[in-house]
Amino acid sequence: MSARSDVSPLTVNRLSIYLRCLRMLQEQGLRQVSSQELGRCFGISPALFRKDLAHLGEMGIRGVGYDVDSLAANLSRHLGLERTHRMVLVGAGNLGSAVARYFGTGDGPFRMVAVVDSDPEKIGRPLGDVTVRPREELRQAIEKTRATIGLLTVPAEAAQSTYDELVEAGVLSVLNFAPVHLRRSAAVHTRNVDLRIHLEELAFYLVR
Amino acid sequence: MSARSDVSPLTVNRLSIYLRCLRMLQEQGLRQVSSQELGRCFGISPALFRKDLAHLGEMGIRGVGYDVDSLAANLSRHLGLERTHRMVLVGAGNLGSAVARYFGTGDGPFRMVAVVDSDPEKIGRPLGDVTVRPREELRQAIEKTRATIGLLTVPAEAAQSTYDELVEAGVLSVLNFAPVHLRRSAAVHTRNVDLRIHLEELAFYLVR
DNA sequence: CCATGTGAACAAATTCACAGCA
DNA sequence: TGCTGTGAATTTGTTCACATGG
Repeated sequence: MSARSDVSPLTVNRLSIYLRCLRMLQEQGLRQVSSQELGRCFGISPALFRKDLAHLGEMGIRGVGYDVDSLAANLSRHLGLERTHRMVLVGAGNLGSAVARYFGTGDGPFRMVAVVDSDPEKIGRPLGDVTVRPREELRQAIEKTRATIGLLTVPAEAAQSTYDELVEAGVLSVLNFAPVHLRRSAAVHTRNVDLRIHLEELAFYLVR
Repeated sequence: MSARSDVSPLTVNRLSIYLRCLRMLQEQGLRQVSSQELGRCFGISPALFRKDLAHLGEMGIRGVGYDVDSLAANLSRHLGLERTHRMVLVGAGNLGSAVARYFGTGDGPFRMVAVVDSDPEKIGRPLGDVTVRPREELRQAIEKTRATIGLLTVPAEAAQSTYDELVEAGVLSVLNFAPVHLRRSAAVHTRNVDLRIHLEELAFYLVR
């Protein structure tokens, strides 16, 4: 077991996938599972699965495998899904609205606590659990709700300045949906979700 | 210059990013650029940039740098963005609708040619450039439009069977938005866009 | 000269293979 | 015995450093 910051992003990404797989197995009523079986089912190498888990301490029983329930609980705890994460969304356009509605009812570990938009038309509209507020109130909304995650669904041109403002206002991570390469703050974990890049990757393999 | 299939996915992903950066530079009226400058601007190592480009052949001028326009054109060609890619979308819910509208007017290289949904309520509604058709017509829609890319925006439960059907019907790549780990066909390039996994990654680093 | 293109050095990630424990 | 946990080997990806050529 080592410090969080030296667990590689690739590993963290897989931990999240493992948890999802385990939940499927839980639903099927399975109680024990070996790295072998998990690997077979989900196309993951058994050794890699064990290595990844090693970052979180010893989780299995030698000669037997893993207890599905307790492993899922452990992963969930290590991924920080026990606590509630408050999110603020900037930009209630097509994509922004879809994302906000995706978190519709606030029961999961990720809760949308504020949505802001610069379009006066949109202000006051209900979206998921909240009401769209004016863009100018972003900072104050973050301070008031103590949101830790920012979701960036603004047009490309506005992405960098909005990102900077989110960072300034004290958000700890940002999920950026705008199709731009952000100049990122070192202190803030940032992930990009970029439709066009994914499509262009696919297109690459379609040539010829 | 080597075969497409042995260009690593990481490289392809970056090629797509490079193209975006080059387009920004084009808009700024820049005609020449060195790997050094590009690296400085976009946080990419100059050597890596050159290595990545090497997969596509010699693109630069020694002692000078790269011609922004011709490099952009070359990248665009190699990424397969000269041709039009026909996409079919399955599942016109919140996210599906947002994605369909994102490709609203069909002028880019990616064109939405069909949308199907199983909800009778939604059938017949206009969405972007097309009209929502019944889910049963998926196969025939793919055959008729000769769509090569499938976008999967159905609920998790339906994802695997829909994926299989897309593959069966002859789609060559799939972009999966459903929060499941698909059992993938070897012949079909598949990418996942998974909001929850991204959020869980961010959450991991928020623990403590 | 100067920046590309590239083989050689290095680093990271994954797989192998086996010791150690239930 | 059987599967985990892990060091060692391998593969993959990145950076270095320099020869090459405009």
